[in-house]
Amino acid sequence: MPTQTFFNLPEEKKKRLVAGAMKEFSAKPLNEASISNIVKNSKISRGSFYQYFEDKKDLYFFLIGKFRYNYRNLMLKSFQEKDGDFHEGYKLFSEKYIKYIMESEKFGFFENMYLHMNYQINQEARVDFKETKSHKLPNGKRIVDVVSRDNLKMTSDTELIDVLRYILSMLNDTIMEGFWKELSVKETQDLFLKRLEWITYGIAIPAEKEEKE
Amino acid sequence: MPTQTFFNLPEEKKKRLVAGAMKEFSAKPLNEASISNIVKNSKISRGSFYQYFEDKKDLYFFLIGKFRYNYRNLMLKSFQEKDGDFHEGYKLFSEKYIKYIMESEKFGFFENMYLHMNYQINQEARVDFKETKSHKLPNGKRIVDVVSRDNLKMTSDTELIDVLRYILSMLNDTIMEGFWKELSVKETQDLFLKRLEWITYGIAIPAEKEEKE
DNA sequence: TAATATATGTGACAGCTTGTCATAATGCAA
DNA sequence: TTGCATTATGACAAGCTGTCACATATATTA
Repeated sequence: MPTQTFFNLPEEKKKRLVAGAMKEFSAKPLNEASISNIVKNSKISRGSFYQYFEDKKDLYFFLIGKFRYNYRNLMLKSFQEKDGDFHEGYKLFSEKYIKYIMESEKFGFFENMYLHMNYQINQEARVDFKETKSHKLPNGKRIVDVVSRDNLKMTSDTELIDVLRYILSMLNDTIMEGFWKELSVKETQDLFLKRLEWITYGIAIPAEKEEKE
Repeated sequence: MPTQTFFNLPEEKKKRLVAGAMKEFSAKPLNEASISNIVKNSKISRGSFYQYFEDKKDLYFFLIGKFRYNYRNLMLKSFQEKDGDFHEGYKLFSEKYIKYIMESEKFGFFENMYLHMNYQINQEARVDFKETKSHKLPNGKRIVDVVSRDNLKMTSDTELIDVLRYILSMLNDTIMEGFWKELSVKETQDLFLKRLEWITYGIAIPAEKEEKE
């Protein structure tokens, strides 16, 4: 978490710093980016940097929080638009989500983020969000409330949340793969949809009749 | 790839170096590990290090290749033991694979590897393997040849390979999660099996009859 | 207004890192 | 022994991080 001092800063200075940091993190992944470059880019003194942020990661997580897509709202809207249908709703969500990330003017930043994101950083960043943002949607609805269970095997909230969460991580993995293989938006969307079909309908041929041997 | 000079080294020196490196990489992830520590641990001069390896990553990938489980053989054996049954075969494979990694005496090394592995490193390492090892199994059989398609929707080799590959990455993701949440071997196995069921049988309730609207 | 307290800005610095390079030591063939 | 290729070495430049004593600005009070 940046310090209060940082948030108190005049807008102009804050912007300069964010821009200088985005420049560095768009060119290099977290490990290779240097504070030295960021303070040079932003024309602030090294000492000041450490008055705003604990370290490089602190700033990085702040930027991720600032620019990451607010997927919850999009997910909610998508499921509502498809009358709670799991497969159609997730499909709609994923198409927009992938498009947003891969066509963003912050492409370099996201690319480095995805290619160098690992489980630990992912989780550390999440903890960060928990502290700063409420997990409730603006209208108070939870995502599990807008997904119809009529044609799903999952009955309990917990089970459904497990599935939704897992599929979100699958989506992010697919985006990673897209960046790595330099796939187009369309190709990445299709790759995800294929996997979504696997998990929705299964890869096994369902037994048509009860058959005893 | 380590240089020929490294491979020519007397066994004792090679072992010292590998041990010194494992000590460092078990205590710290790749980014935090330092060559300075490794050469101190191994009692070799800094100059020599650079005569054996291009950089830190070069050594790291060598170690991964050296100690990583040879999953292909285990996978083949598992499918064969279950008469090619996809679900049962993968289940057997995953249980042994998870157990091997999480109960290894190289726990620290694997833990750091999984928690800090990202897509880019993963792929870079893979390219490394391609150069050094053949992708064929010892007896010449390919994995797709020992998986029965009788009860799978996949017909072509390509499709089946896609599925098998995806599930392997799901397995590795689950192991990551296991390390992060400090799950037991059993809990990690169960988490994976739950996901394997999702993908095998689908999460949607299959339509019983053909219904036109 | 002046005096004091609080908040913010600064760059030199110690201590660490990496990769290189001139030089020294060793092995081996003639 | 001599000569050549291979291997070993640590000092070094150049870079990085995080800190700290000090300078400056802003707010508060007498």
